[in-house]
Amino acid sequence: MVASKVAQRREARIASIVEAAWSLAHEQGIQVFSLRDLATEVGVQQPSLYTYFDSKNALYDAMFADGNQQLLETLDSVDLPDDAEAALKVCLRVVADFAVEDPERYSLLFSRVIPGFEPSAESYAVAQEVLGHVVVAADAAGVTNQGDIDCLVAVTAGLIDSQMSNEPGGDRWLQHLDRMIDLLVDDATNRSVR
Amino acid sequence: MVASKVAQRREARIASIVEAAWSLAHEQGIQVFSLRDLATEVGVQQPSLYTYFDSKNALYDAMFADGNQQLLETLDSVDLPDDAEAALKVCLRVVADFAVEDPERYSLLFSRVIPGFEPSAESYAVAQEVLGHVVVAADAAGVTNQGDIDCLVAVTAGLIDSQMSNEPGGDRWLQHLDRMIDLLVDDATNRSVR
DNA sequence: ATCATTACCTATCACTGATAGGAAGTCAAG
DNA sequence: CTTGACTTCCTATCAGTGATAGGTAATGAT
Repeated sequence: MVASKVAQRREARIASIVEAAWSLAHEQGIQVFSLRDLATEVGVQQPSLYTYFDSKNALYDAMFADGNQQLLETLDSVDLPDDAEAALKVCLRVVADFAVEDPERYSLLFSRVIPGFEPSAESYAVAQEVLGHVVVAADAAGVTNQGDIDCLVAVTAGLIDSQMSNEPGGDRWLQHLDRMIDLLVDDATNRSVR
Repeated sequence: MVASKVAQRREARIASIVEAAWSLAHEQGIQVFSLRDLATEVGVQQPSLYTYFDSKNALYDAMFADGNQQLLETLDSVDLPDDAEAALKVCLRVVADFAVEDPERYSLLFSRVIPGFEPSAESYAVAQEVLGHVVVAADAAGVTNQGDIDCLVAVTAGLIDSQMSNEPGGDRWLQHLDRMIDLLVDDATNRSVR
């Protein structure tokens, strides 16, 4: 069952709109770019966007899925070292770099800056897939307990968030990422063997 | 130099507006409550609010200072145990409870959810005073290195944020707060004596 | 009692996301 | 090739937002 010509065209159009939306988000901010500006960028009138998205939040949902897909591909493209803990470090470092690289994307994916926006089940599934990568890496490094994984994720997120909020572009907080991972992994493995 | 009658009345009026704003923020969300609704709540027409605040962001600034002042008073009112590490734990637990207690306040104080809002120097100073409390407690517990303090703060923030984002009202993440503090304090002290 | 200041009003602005309803274009079946 | 359904896009318009202009009444210090 091939995608019909119409469906293909529609899909491509949606992708181009999402791309233009990212561009505007970078220029003006993810929360404040207007659908009129987006329509202009795409060469169309504002109400025409509603042919593709039921609401601005539906557009955000597509961007959310797209952003997580980007992260997924980034994670897949990196080749991990054999040592499991080193691999975990690389994995989380990739996430941190991905976040720092694009603050607006970070806002949409990891902060709750859009009032009323909740990712759809489909988009959320992509985000879960990303989390799955981290869980696999943590598991391989001996961090199998759910609570320990939660801490690992939360600590990484905390460092990323502090970094971006207080010193965007610097490394005052993220320089400690590897050490924090060491601490957590050691603690987790120690407690699991006792 | 006593405050003039006019200044007193004005100050009280501002306080009552800020209070009403918090109330609306709780009902509708910190980002989306409208100045018209706020004006109605206060018994006034919307443009009249501009007598007290130059913009909605100026109102947010007053709320930001007010919220940090609340946290400051909460921290001051708690009496800490003699043991320095225990005191640090209590201190950070109080911050966590304060955050969880009021998500909208948390959003304004610790997330960046209001586009274009930057706290004024005066309001930021109150936030710095809060941070000062934590730094003092950390210092007493032997966490004197700036990097270690940064980690302590970031980790606490990470746990709070994960908790509120993923399981508001629960304790899946915050149950690990004390253990994380233990880890960080131990690591910090160990590295400082080597 | 006067008068400047403060507080509040009405009217209106530009802009936002969203909806209604119609016209043109596109594609596939007969 | 023509027909007819579907898709895409348009104009016009809506209610709601933060913000500004300009005028009026209340207030308090002199």
